[in-house]
Amino acid sequence: MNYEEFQKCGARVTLSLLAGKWKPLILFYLFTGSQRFTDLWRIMPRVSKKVLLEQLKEMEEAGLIRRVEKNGFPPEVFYELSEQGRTLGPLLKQLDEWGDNYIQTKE
Amino acid sequence: MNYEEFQKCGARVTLSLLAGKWKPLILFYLFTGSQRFTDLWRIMPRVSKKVLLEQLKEMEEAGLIRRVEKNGFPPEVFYELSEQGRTLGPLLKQLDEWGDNYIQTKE
DNA sequence: AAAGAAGTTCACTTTTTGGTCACCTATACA
DNA sequence: TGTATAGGTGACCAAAAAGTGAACTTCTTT
Repeated sequence: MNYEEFQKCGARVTLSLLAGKWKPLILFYLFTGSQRFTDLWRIMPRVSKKVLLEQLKEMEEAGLIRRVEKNGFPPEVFYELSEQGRTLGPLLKQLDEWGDNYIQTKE
Repeated sequence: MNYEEFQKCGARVTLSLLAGKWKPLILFYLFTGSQRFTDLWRIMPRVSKKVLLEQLKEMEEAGLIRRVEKNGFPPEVFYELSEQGRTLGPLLKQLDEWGDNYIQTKE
């Protein structure tokens, strides 16, 4: 495998999709169900609306999540996992388990 | 899960260990066997020795790889997977497969 | 002595990412 | 009329990550 091949390799692509500072956390929340923008923001007090929005937009463009407008009043926007995003479930689980195991062997 | 819990969660930890720009590639090479520093560098022409060294050092501190000196002449340094590092195998495989699948559905 | 190899370090710059803060839009309701 | 609410933008700044290029060390060969 050379550099070019590596850039296109699956592992590289997957990691780049998950690489944002808040993306894994957002995904975890979305796995518990569709979330209103403001609620997501309230759960993550250290993230500004702008940054949260950036992460959401990138994941939406990547096809991992969907943006759903409900135009009542006040207008609400929900974010939810796409089918594609939902397939990340087992992967996130394995990442989580490996990490937990790693933490334990380090103690 | 709140912010603090998230920082310690397994998935977060795992992703941070794999987050370096060249780390996954290095790991892939090391899975094919122990590698001399200079050889690793030759395979990755776009990485400066300094950056490669940084990535290796970080992975060594994380316990994923081991640095082995052979002091003949010229002195050689080999890098190889630790037992801990070797357990990343299935995870990398799954990251890779998910990514390949993702790429296909995007085309 | 001089040159060269392998691994490493240092000083410095560029790029990317994340961050704050103020402001905009549309609408409901007091 | 004015204010609140939900979602979103733009200007600007700070920190982190990655990159460059030179130089150092140790020992061997010429």
